[in-house]
Amino acid sequence: MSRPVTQLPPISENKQRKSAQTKQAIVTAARDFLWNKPFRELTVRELMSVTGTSRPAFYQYFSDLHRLMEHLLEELKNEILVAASPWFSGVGDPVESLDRSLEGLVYVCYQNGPFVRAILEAVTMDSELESAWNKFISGFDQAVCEKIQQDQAVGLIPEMDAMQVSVSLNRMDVGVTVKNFGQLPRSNPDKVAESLKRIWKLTLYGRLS
Amino acid sequence: MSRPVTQLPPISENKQRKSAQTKQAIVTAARDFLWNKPFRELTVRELMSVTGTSRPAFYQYFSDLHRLMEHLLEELKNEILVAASPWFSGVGDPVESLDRSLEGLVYVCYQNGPFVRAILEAVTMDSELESAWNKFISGFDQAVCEKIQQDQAVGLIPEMDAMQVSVSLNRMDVGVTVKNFGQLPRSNPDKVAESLKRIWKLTLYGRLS
DNA sequence: TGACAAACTGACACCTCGTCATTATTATCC
DNA sequence: GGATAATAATGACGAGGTGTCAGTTTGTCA
Repeated sequence: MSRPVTQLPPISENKQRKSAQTKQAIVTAARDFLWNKPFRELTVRELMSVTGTSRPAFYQYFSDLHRLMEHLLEELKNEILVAASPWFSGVGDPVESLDRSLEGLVYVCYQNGPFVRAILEAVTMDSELESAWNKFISGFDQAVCEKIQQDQAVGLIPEMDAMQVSVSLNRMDVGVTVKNFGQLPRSNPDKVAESLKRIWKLTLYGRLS
Repeated sequence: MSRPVTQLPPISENKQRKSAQTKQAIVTAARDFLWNKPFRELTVRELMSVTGTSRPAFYQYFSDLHRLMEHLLEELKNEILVAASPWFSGVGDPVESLDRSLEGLVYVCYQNGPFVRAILEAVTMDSELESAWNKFISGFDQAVCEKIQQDQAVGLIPEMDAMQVSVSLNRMDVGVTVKNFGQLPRSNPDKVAESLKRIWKLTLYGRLS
């Protein structure tokens, strides 16, 4: 939509360079800021004062601060989907692959802890960002629910309300991430992973290995 | 501190009546509003337009909207502490009393679902309210942790990182409440309670009854 | 009823936001 | 290299929310 095919604008990589450069500077400045400060303290002025360009310039790249956070959410999403894949792939022992998924998930959440916190803070302040987050998390709910049902079908997981349990465990992961990795200093990720793995495995498979 | 004993102000009940009345009207208007709208849409103007008194009058009772939310948090706190007491009392079978605590907790959260959501939304927007919430929830973390350790000491709960597990389960409860009861229409509380009970019991005691 | 304190109000200054019309800077083509 | 579009950046503005204050109204007690 933004680029009609019939009349391709002659945009070479060079032409986009300055633009992309500024946009990147904004994103970087935001990450720097949010690494140790809450989203509520982030203003467009503060953000742009770091980048060197004027405040209105911000609006050329994001229509507001929440759209910037939506961008961070998008980046996070990709990392998370990859990390969580083992269990969903259905290859190998489910308990083992669940272990690997949770370890990967905890690792990504550890690396992005303050950003996850900031995104969730921002989510409560904007309707559209809230929708984006809900879509993401409920996709996860759905995926976990289906995996549970699959394993129930072959008798690996006992009868239980798959969706309710899925929602519960996912909300736990989110809350634990914010609590343990949301602000510096972050907790030891191994200890966090150990507890999460224990709860997921005992709840679903009734065993730890 | 706020009322020095040496010089009691001559405040009769009548003299306070109008004041308390207006304050109550504000709280009620806020509850009405938040029952089906997000905190971000609440403004002092909107709030006071319902009560009939002027906007500045609000500031005689609360220094800002977040202090009003702190008031709601305080009221919620009391309800929750009562509901959760059975398990902590240590009377009777732990698994049974845990069941009762969780049922009570879910009931209170169901009744106050939209308020819990609104409080958590507000928490991300104000430093002081955030502290109040953190104090509340970490008090809960501490209490659950100690109860786990007690039952570990008598061999009812296996070895595990009590604090990590406590934090995880509590964050799950919060997230589940917001998801299921945070906005209308709310989920069936019995189904929610069932899943939470399952996860808590399997994680801690390894059995469902 | 008079007088005092509490409750309330209109008006103000402040801040941040998002949007203009306008200017400056690029990148491309001849 | 210089002309010329297109893109990027800017200063200035109105809108809307906040919290405060001096001053007015209301209610209570002596």
